[in-house]
Amino acid sequence: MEFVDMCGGLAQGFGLPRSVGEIYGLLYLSPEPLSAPEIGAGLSISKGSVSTGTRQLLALGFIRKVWRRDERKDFFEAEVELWDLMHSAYERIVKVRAHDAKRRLEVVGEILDEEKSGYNPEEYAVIKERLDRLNKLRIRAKQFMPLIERLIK
Amino acid sequence: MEFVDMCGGLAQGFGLPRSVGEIYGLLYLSPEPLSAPEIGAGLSISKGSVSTGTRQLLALGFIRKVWRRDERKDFFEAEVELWDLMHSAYERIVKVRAHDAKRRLEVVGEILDEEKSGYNPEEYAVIKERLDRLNKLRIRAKQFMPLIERLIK
DNA sequence: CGGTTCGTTCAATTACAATTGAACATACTA
DNA sequence: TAGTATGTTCAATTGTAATTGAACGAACCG
Repeated sequence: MEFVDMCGGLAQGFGLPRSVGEIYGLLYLSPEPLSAPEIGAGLSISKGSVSTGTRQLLALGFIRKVWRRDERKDFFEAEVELWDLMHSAYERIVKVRAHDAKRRLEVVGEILDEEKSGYNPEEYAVIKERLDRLNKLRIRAKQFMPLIERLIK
Repeated sequence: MEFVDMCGGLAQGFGLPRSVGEIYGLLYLSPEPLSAPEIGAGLSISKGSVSTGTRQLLALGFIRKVWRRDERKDFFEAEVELWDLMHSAYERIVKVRAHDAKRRLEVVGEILDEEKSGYNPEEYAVIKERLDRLNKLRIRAKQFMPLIERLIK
């Protein structure tokens, strides 16, 4: 199905396995929750892939487990409030990345100072300036984050 | 080098080969432009990788070719105005993606209507509603684009 | 109890993308 | 002109991540 394929491509864009996106796409357009075997049959993928794929989607909050009385199987349905999902994804991914970037730049700066004696003064100055430039960029990006957050909410 | 490694990781985050990020990182901190053989030696990668990597970076505008008189070799230097680069990358990537998303959703809608007779009315209504929901999300995201653009400029 | 279905795990396989390196083309040099 | 250095291309290799499927445990059923 066209839509499922589109979701697969989207997932890849975010660094997730294609099959994960496909599972979400199938569930998103399904009027009823689907069981794991149904998902496997619908997408022609193995039990194992369904199991790992649904686990990832559950962890990300993109799907939910649904229990039906008198049914032993697990059923899954898509979380359709994508806006909320994107918001929480923003929190997790962007904020964490920003923090990591800060720390790594600090580490690089420290290493540079340790090795300062290995460079001649002009070289050192250039490298220092470039690192400063990156930090300015980082701070500038950081300043927009609260603005964007307010827009998103 | 720590910094080069960091750039490699960043590149991977954007779906580019690690080596491409590493080349940029090396050039970014280099006080002088570097030749292709120097890049290869500095990163321990092959001529071929340097060639394809620099080609990609040139196409993206992240590096520039520099010619030195009396030198036959190509030299490369990093574009250090990263903010501008990010701005143009935004234009190319985000806008194109937004347009693609619009078109693909339209295609899915058309296919659904063609196959309308294959679904019972409730099913059809649910699927239609889900697609509408996605379109609303898309439009909502689109509305923020001009705002973000203004912030970036 | 066996037998069946379902879900998970994990080692083996497969598929894909990055990387290499050999072959080639170009330009300079003696 | 032959010889050397440089850059590109592309088929083959390598490395990495996704996928499979067999083995297992758990829950149900006759």
